[in-house]
Amino acid sequence: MLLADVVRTSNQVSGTSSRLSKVSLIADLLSQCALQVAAGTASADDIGLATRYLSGSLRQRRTGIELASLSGKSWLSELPTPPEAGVVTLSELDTVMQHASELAGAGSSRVRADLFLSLVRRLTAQEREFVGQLVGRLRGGLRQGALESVVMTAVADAGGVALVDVRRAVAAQGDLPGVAQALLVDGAGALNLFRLMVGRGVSPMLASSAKSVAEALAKTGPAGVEWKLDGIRAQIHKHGNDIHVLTRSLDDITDRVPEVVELISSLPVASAIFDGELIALHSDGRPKPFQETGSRAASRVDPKVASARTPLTAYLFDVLHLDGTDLIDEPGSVRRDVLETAVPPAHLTPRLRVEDVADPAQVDAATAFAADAVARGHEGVVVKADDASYDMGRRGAGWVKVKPVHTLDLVILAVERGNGRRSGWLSNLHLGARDPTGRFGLEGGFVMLGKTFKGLTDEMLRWQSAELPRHAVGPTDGYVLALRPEVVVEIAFDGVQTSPRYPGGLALRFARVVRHRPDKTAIEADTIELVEALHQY
DNA sequence: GTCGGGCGAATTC
DNA sequence: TTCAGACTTATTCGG
DNA sequence: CCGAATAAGTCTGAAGAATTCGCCCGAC
Repeated sequence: MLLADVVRTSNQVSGTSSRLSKVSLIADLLSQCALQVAAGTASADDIGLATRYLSGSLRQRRTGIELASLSGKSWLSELPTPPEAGVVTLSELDTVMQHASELAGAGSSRVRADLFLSLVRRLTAQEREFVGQLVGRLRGGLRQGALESVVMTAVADAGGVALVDVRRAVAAQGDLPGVAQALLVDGAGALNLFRLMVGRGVSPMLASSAKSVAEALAKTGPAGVEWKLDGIRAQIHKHGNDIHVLTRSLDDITDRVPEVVELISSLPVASAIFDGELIALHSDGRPKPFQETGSRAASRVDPKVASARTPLTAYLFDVLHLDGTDLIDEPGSVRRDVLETAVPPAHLTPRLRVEDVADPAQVDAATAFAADAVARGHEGVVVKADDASYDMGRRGAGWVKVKPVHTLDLVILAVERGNGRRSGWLSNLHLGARDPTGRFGLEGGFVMLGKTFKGLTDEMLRWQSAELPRHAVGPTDGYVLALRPEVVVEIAFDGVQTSPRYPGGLALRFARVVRHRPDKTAIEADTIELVEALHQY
C-alpha cells in the first residue's frame, strides 16, 4: 500500500466535518487495503500501518529527527518534487520512522537528518506535509480530525463487525492497529483472541461527574459510595511472583514502587488484575499533597530510598480477574465482594452501601460520608452503581465522581490571545488575588495565582474580547495583553497547591471561570490571605 | 572532557 | 485534569 | 406507525500546574 493512498484519505478526512463521512472514507481505504492483502499486492502489516498512520491521535515518539534545525528554511516547499514521487510505500515510511526512533539519542543529528531527508526527497509535496506533521515538530502535530474513535468505527465497518466488539478487543489489549490487522486479514473470529490477559494492560474505566452525592445516586441507583483519593491510578497485575504496576496510560512503573509490589506479592492469590489508587499519607493517615505522590510515580532513580522516604499506600477498589476467572462483565457489587475476599480491609477504599436511593435517610448518610472523606483531606467520593460492569476505557454512567468546588473572586491581570477555534478572541486569563498589605509587592497590589481558559462560553469570550482591551496597559508582546487590575471574575477551582512558580507560592488547581463580575471592583476581590487559608497540608 | 543550566517532552492530576 | 460546543444515538411525543 | 423533537451520550479541542528526565550547549 502506498503512502500516497493514506495521505489522500487523510486529506479527504480533514476536509469533511461529518463523522459519518470520515468513517466511510477510512473504512473504504481499509477495505481496499484488505483486498490488496488478499490479492497478494500488499502485506498484512499494511493494514496495521494504515490504521496507525491514519489515527490522528498517533504521536510519533521521539523520532530523533531534528526537524527544528531543518524547518527554518521552509525546506518542505523548497525541495523539488521528483518525477518518481508518489510511489513510496507505507512500509518504507514505517521503516524510516522506526529507524529514526531507534537512533534517537544514539547518533549525531546530522546522520539522522540525512536518513530522513533521503526519504523525504522522494515524496510529493502533500506527502511531505503529512510526514512533517506526523513527526510533530512542525506546528503542533498532525491535525486531521480523525482521532482514534473515528478510526475504530471505520475498522469495525470495514471488518463488518459491531463497534463494541472492536472496542472491547482494543480495550483488552490496547492496540487498535493490531486489532485492525487481525480483523481484516483473519476475519471476525480473530477478535476472540484479543481477550483479557493477566500481564497485559487494560484501558481503565473512568468516571463521569456530578455536583452532589444525591445527583450521583440518582444516576446510579443502588450503589457503593467510595472515598476518592488524590493519588495515582494503578492497575496491578499479579501472575504468581510476576507483578506489574501500570498507570492510567498503562505505563509500567513497577520498578518505581517496590513497596506496592511487596504488598501485592503478600496477597493469597495466584493471579489477579486489580484496579486502585496509590497515595502518600502522613503518619496520621491524612493524605500528603498530590505533588509528593506524583513525584514518586515519576521518579525513576533510587526507588528504595524514595519508598523509604515517601512510602505509597495502595488502596484497591476493583478486581478484573481473579485466579482464572474474568470478572469484567460481573456487576460492580459482585466484583467488590470478590475483592474483599482477596484484599485485607486496610487496602480497600472505605465505602458506604446505599441500598435504596429513594430513601432520604440513606442519601443523607451518603452525603455525610462524603463530607467526612473531605474533612479527612481526601478529594471526595466516587459513587459506583451496583450493577455496573467494568467498562474498559469508557467514561460510563456507572461511576460518578463528586468533588467539592471552591470559588473566589479574582482580578484579571492579563489575557492571552486564543489559538485554533479561539483565534481572534482573547482567551486565557491571568488571575490574581488582592494583596492589601503589600506582602508580595506594592501595597494594594495583586498576586498572580495561575491562569485559566476553561469554563468560557462563546458569549463570555465575545464579552471579554470586547471589554478587556479597554483596560490594557502599556505595549503588548503580541501574545499577552497586560491589563490594569480592574476586572473581576468568579473562579471555581478544586484546591490550592504550593507553587514554585508564582510569587505567592500558591497556585490554583483546575481553575475555571464561572462568570465575569462587572458589578464588582478590584477592591472587592478576595485576598491572598483567604487563599492561604484554603491551602491544606 | 565534565558539570550544570536551560528548555522541551511526557506524564500525573 | 476541566469545560463548552458540535455532533451522534436513543427515546419520547404528536399526528 | 413514522417522522420530528428532545434527551442523553460521545468526541474534539481549547489549555492549567507540577514533576522528572533527556538533550543541547556553554563554561571551566
